[in-house]
Amino acid sequence: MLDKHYDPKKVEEGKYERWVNAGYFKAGQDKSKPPFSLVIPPPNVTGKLHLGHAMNTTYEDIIARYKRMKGYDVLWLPGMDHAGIATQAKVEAKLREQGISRYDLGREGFLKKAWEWKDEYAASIHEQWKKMGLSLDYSRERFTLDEGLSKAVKHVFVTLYQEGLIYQGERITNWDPELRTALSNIEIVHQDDPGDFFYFRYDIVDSNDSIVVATTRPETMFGDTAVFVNPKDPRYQKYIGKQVINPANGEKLPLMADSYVDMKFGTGAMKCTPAHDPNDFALAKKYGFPFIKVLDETAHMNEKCGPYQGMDRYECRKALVEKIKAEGHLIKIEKIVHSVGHSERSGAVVEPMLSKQWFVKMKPLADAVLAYQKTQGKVEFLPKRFEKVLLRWMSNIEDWCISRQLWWGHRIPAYYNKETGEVLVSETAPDPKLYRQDEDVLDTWFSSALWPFATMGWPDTTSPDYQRYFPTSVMVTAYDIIFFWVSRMVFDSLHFTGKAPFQKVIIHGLVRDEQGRKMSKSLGNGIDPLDVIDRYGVDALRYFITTNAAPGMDMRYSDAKVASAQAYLNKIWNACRYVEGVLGEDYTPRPLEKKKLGTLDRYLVDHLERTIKKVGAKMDEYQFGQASSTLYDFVYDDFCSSYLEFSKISLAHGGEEAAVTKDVLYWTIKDIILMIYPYAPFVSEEMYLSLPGHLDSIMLETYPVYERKLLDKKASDQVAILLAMIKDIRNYKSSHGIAPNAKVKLAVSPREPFAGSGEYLTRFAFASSYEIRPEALEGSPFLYPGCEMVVEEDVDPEVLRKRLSEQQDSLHFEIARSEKILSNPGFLQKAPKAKVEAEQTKLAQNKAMLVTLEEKLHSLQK
RNA sequence: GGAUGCUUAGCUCAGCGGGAGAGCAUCGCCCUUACAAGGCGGGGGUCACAGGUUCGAACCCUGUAGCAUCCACCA
Repeated sequence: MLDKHYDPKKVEEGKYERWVNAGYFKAGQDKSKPPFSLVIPPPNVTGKLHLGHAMNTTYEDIIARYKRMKGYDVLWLPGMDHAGIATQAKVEAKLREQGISRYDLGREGFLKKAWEWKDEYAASIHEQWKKMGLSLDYSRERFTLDEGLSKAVKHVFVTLYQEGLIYQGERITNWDPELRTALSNIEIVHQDDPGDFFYFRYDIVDSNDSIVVATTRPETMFGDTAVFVNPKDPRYQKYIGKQVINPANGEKLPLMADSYVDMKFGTGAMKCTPAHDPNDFALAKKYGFPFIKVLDETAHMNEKCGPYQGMDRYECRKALVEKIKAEGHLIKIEKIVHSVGHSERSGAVVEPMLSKQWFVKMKPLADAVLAYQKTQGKVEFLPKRFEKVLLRWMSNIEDWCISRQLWWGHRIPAYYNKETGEVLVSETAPDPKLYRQDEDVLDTWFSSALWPFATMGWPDTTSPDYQRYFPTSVMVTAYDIIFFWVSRMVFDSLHFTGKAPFQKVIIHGLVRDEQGRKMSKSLGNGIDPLDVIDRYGVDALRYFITTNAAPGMDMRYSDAKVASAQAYLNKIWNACRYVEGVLGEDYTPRPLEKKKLGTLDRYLVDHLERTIKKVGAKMDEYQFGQASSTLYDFVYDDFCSSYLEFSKISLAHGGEEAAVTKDVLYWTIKDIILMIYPYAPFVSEEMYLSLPGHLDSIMLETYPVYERKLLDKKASDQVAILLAMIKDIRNYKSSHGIAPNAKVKLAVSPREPFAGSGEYLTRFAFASSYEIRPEALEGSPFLYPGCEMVVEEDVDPEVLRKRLSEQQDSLHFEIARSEKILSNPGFLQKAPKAKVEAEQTKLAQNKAMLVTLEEKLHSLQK
């Protein structure tokens, strides 16, 4: 027997362990079932899981649990990401607190610390997965740095190298001077920062003239090789080909012309620093200038900078500007706000810098994706619009810098001959006496990109899991990770397996705080899922977080809505408790037979079937919000507020009528529990196990099946009239200041909505008397299609007349509306037949009601 | 500069071609034995604005405004 109150803590206790021990989450136990697979987006081992993870994994769990009930052999594969740069930044920060740097520990020692960190956070992530109730197959858990993934990473690297799609090159890359590594474009966060725009005067050699050049980064002037103007610029044409003096170091620079220069920007004259700016780099290549690096890997000035050597870039900037000012070459300093790139992980201002890195040549890989997305089998995005995000990125792609000067990650399988320096790229390490391995590791996303197939045993394509579960069925992820991850999985998978890694990508939004702000550490507005679970239970959190936003839309966290989710679950809980009490110990479920059902049963079953159909359809479309609200309406309106209340009467009748009522109650509550189950597995399991004839777990049940033959529109229409009558009486009492439970005399004419409805009306409207009369009635009337109901009380004729005349107005309005629509030839011709008929029926009913109403008004006026 | 999304009840949001919905808030009445974490009944909306398509538009198209996000550029 269920407890009187739904206590989430009590309900959740012990269930997860039981599920895991019973092996319910394990895939491949019945291979006669069709496979359905998905892999978890591996969380970073950098910290605790937040509400975003809770949302993402709950969607996945709903899908996994739903598909299992629909008869699939579901594999939901868990795992975590080593998150190279993110984790290394965290571990370094922790060491820094102890006054240690990674260089003090050395590579080996540092990696030991990193693995300790990983173990600690992996344990905490496991604990959270358990709390969330995720039905993951732990027997297949993977880690991006494990042996299998490492093998796959090497294989991919070597293959791409051999195919000429990986190369080493000296390029301008984004350099994080704090973590001392190169970054890829998408690891840079641009933000608008205030800054200074310095205008300097450059004297022209052998002339008294000068030109003014503006820059935001004076410290890079030691690396300048030229000044550029636009060839069409009338201000400077006469100086083109001359030389100017660099005010930073007095060196002569050529004054060149190139149409790249924007005449309207700054002074129209631009300094060129080939080693510290990607555009200048391109210009330098074009004109054959040297590349002079002036910064070291920690963004301190190097030996090229004379007296400024050893200074930090900002100290140098300040000192240099002072010097130039003192020498009279500073024209002005303009305050500007400009977009500055910061490292996503360290927050440091990124320095564009020339360095030798490994790159993936993206064009061929991206083109393959673009071509694939034009085929039938393309990866389908839900919602559709997110496909454009992928396509746009793929069409404007630049080569991917994959080497990182870090230690935590997959070490690049490139080896240098100690004597010749020649590069050897190989999956197996050559003799260490002859070769030394490249010091760098790969970008984390290089391994994450292989996740859907490498976790299934690839590159061994004969692996049973790869054969059975790859390609995966769906991928669920937030929109902010489409570039980083989704796109890379797609191109690697297409290239290496010849297949897309998943059929569908289900994109969801982000969870924001109650004010709509992004949750962040600096704002301190993050909400810990464990706190929410503690207060409302995990089922309420799961329900809230997956049903309160349309697909792909952000949502705000709201305590009130989690509480409301809990109240809903409590509602079902109590309905279940009622049914359980009604059924008693010795009830044995019987299948529903339509011919045995009464009108009320037919109405409820009709609505139940329609609900099953719609909820199932929405679940199949991954429209979890719509599925849940369809069920919600049925639970409240049809089941709890109507049928459950009516059942109190039919049960009292006893006999076969009561027995049928029990059957209907049983099947309905069971189907409700089964439909809410993917959202709220813990409380569903508890309720399910309290029902007669249950299996060992709700996890063994099948999803409710829509049965068309149980539909009954006639019964639904009849009961709708009864419901309207009850509501009208309640409203009548409320608006006339009559106590709800005060008795009134009721009569209907010429017949009831359906045989036996009077008893229900009497009870729920608190009637003191109830009669069916064939003749027209005196008193305060309510009109329905095919019948009327009267309250036979002494009512002020004025009040009555007013109410009748309001009703008359509304009928007139309705009739006019119907007539207008039906007199439109276009409507009759083009609208669906059912619509036209429904409108005609409505018009006829309203007209009949109006006739009755006007007779009443007339007799009242006499 | 380019792209995408949003604008619906006091607040937070669903709905996205056939008569405006939910939660919370609000007002009134009820401790009626499943549920007071509740029940019953109400009030509250020219669905941003302007055009267009359609028999019919909150919903489709075009434009405008405001807000948000992403990408690119910024010497």
